[in-house]
Amino acid sequence: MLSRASKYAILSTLYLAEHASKEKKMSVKAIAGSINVPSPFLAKLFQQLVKCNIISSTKGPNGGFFLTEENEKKTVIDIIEEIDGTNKIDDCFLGLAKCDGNNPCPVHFIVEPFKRKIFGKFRDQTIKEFADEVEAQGSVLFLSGLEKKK
Amino acid sequence: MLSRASKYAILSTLYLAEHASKEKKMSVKAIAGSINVPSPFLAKLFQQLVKCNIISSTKGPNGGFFLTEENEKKTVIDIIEEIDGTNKIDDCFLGLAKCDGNNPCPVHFIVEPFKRKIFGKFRDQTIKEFADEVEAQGSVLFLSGLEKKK
DNA sequence: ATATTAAAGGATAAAAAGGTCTTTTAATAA
DNA sequence: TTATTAAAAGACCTTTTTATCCTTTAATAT
Ligand code: FES
Ligand code: FES
Repeated sequence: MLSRASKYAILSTLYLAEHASKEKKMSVKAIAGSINVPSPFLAKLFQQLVKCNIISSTKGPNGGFFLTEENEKKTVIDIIEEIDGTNKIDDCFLGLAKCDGNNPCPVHFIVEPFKRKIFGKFRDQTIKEFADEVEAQGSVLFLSGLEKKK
Repeated sequence: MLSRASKYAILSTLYLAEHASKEKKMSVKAIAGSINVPSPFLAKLFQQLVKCNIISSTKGPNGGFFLTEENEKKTVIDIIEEIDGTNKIDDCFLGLAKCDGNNPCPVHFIVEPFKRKIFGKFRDQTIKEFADEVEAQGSVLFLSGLEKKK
């Protein structure tokens, strides 16, 4: 449904929202380490996210990545569409050309409500709002999935 | 979530359940044409499905693929696990090492109920039951997704 | 028996996804 | 102004997934 690339991008953008700021920028390596993602791969993703204004960066000493107020208004859907080129959340679960109540696949009426819910969340919440919620509910952003948030 | 291969396998097995029988076997080409899938690729998938007793075949004139009563008792999960090697439905939507209520990713509580529902359906309904339901509700099995069932 | 038909088997090929490395550019601290 | 730092850019490499082709085997209709 989502490529690994877009999953990395989502998690690390949320991580930036939580842990970085204009005053405390973070390097790819630091984030890659925290999220447990191959850093050269993440570096490529970050280049793309900077270019399309989802995250920001500066070079040099104390340089790194962070989010501006403008960045914080982007959405998870923006990330997915940028990285995956298209938004595969909308695709039919069984691969039909289009997901459509008039030509439903055998699981359409189970899948469709879920898609509405998650798509709505990804579209209507800004990164900032999403990150705040993540922090409030203590959700995990580490790919290893084993660490505990304190 | 599901590979294209397992989607093809699911759709064509359901198609076999609806349209083929011991008396009226169907060739790969016929099915590939109906479902709109590359036929050499489907042929390979069918070899695998035959080997693990999810579908049946005979060679020669009037040969082809069909389901025995035993085949009809298999489940969609059996297909997925055979073709994809593993069942990725259980995976975390954002890629965490495991999907777990104790270490939930930011969308876990939206995703988890859906996974339970679809996994339950795929595990508890036999192919035969599934296919009957598909027929009753007039669900579509054509990948092109445009044809109308009459 | 023989020709014909359709699946099985096995070897490749093409495309996409995932990941790495090296050089260049820009910011800044000394 | 120079050395250092960290991102940008671009060229590769690897693995996995998807797809094709060709030869062999087995069933059957004649
Ligand atoms: S048609 Fe398959 S999920 Fe909607
Ligand atoms: S932890 Fe991510 S979907 Fe359950």
